[in-house]
Amino acid sequence: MLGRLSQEQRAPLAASAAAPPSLTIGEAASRSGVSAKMIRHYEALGLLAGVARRGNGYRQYGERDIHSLRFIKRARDLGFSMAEIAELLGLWQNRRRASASVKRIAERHADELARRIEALSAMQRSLEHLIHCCHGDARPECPILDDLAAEPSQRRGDR
Amino acid sequence: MLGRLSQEQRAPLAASAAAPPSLTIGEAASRSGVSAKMIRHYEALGLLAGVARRGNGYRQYGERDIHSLRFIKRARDLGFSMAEIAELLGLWQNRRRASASVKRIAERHADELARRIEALSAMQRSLEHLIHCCHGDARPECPILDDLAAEPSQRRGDR
DNA sequence: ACTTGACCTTGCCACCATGGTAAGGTTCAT
DNA sequence: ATGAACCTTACCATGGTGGCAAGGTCAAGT
Repeated sequence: MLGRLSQEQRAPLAASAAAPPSLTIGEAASRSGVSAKMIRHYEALGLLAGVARRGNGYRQYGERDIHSLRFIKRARDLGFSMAEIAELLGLWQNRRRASASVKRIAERHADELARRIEALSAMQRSLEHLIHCCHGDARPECPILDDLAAEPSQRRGDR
Repeated sequence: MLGRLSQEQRAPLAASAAAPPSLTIGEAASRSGVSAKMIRHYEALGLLAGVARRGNGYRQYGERDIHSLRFIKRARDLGFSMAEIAELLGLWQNRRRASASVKRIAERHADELARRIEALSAMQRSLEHLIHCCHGDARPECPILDDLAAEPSQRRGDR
């Protein structure tokens, strides 16, 4: 069901040696795990330095681009924002970086994660309490609605 | 610095009795904790039944609207989506509701919260591990960047 | 009567990362 | 030649919120 799987023929010279095999965006997508859509988006954001084009306008990617894309994907999976990823990519490509710079970004992000987790956990605690108090039967009385409708001052500790 | 604070004069009849004092959107905003912007937005979403207007086109709000707005705000603070809040408002206003319906919505949302917390926690665990491994000094060697750049298969357990 | 300033109105744009869709060009296999 | 699978660009949608612009309204002070 998969048509036109291998496009190696398009880079006829020295495909077996170290020369980059020149992948299309679809191949880059499947090898990096980043959708073609997002690859174009990252390019528009300036995260991928000048992508070469074939004569027909198709983008062509080499191994180093695939590595960058995987880098981006991993960073996204860890929840880094695009702005942070841009910073990280810069440091990655800078051989004279200080690991302290990287660590600082990571710690900032870890703090942010902790903040978000705590915010969600606070919601969860309140909600679990309300759920626990609700009979959940056919009767209309419902502590959950009562809480939502209550004056803020009358509300339970909110823990 | 606050001008025109009290607009009670605009509802001259029976302001002291039980008649709704007819608040402007700004007053409704400050009493409910919902911004004027968002009040209009919720109206556009259909969450607030027909808001009356004065002759000049200004929206006017009564106590029951303030209660609805506070209900919405509390639900938002608990992380419910607008669609869920629409459901909850419907149940709140339905005297023949079954508390089970409310509880079901709350449980669904609690599950969603748990999912989001777990996703963030997984990121946090991986990130904390990497941070722990990074010296964070002036040298360029950095396990964080190494992880981001690594083949997915070579990556640590990801726990 | 005029000005000022605080408020109201509508409407549009931006965020952020991603997906969808449309309309069209290219390549390859049948 | 036809069709399938791919590529291109460009626009719209998401969700909840904020910001800004351009204009109307109202009360108070000059």
